[in-house]
Amino acid sequence: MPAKTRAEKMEETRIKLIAAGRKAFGEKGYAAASMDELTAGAGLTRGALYHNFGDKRGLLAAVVDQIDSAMAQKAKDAGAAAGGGWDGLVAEGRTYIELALEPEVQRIVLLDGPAFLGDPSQWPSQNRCLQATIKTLKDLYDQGAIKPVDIEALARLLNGVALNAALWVATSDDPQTTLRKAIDAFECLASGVLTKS
Amino acid sequence: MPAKTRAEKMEETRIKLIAAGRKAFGEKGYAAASMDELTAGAGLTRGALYHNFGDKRGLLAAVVDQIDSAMAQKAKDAGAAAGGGWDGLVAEGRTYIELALEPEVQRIVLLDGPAFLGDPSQWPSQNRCLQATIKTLKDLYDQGAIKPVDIEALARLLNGVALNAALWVATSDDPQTTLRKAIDAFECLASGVLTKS
DNA sequence: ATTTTTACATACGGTTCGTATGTGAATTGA
DNA sequence: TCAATTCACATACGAACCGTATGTAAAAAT
Repeated sequence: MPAKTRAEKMEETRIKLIAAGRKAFGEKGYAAASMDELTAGAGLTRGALYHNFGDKRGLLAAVVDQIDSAMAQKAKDAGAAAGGGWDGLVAEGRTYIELALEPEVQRIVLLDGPAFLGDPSQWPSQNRCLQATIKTLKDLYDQGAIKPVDIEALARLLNGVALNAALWVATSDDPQTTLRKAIDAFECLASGVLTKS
Repeated sequence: MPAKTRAEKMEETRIKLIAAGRKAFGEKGYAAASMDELTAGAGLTRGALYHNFGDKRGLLAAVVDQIDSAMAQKAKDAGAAAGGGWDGLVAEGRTYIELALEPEVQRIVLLDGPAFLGDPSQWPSQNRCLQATIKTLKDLYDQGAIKPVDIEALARLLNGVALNAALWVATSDDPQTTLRKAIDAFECLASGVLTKS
């Protein structure tokens, strides 16, 4: 095994810092996370962080990008596994709810992300999860199964429903029961986009 | 005019601080707002703030409660003006979304609120708004106009849709256009609860 | 009238962020 | 091969801010 080159080492520290940031932001929230602790946990200092990401927000952007990408992939896979169309849309919603159950996703992507980075649709990751929903809705629309309403608006609000459902389930005393109610209600609202029920 | 009692003076400073906080949070955002500047602008010090609200988040909670309560009141009035029922439900959501055009609402209630206070459905003001929505849905259900789905779940998710739509409008480059799209999409999803469209 | 409460101010310590500077190893070029 | 240079990261420093601990003067209670 040859000696590691300089760029390889730098990529390693980037990965380490993103992982540490993901952990700290997820557990304490962005505002309460200390960069000294965070970097020390990765065996580094704040110097590395500022060199690689510019500032604290830069690291948050990188973490958000990583998580957002993984979410989009899983939702897309679930939609495809369900065969696309209406079943695919419901599967995506269900997957999204389950993904938003993870505290890391809630805290970092859904709460701190919009608050500290601004409009999600303008993130570098371009909110891939939203794009996946838009694509599924477009397919349904081409089949004539959807009312003539702005697709992006529907996608955003559908994701919003899923998010709220997830937050409700997450803070519930009885997650199992609440989860079922939430998914039923999600399907109920989602069916509003259909031309016929 | 008699001399002011102690409790009256205290209520005055509370009002002053909430007003100052509302201004500072709305202009700079919660994280960037300095409590020293904020209190000095009201002719007070941080001592008054900590005595009245416990900490910085306490003031944010008070500000959010004030704004959100006013929002809920307006939405409720609009629902009543529309005559309740389905039209009332739509009017409530529509009004709530329209309020998101105000920058103060955008920054404080929709962005910083969820990030620093947590799940909006746990806020006192939101619970009031939720109860109103539940009541409207119950009336519709008694008329046989709604599918047999858990009412509370529907109400929570409907409020979530309105909040998410508002957030979208809040961060949009073109609020007027986005507002129209958001309202259309809201009505579309909300119609999913109806037994027939 | 004296004591107690309390609403708020003042003072202080600890923490955090961002920058400015230092350093040793990797890279380059002759 | 070896000196010069770059650069990834560490260290040092200053400023700002939050929360608490303490002080105080006025209102309230006895």
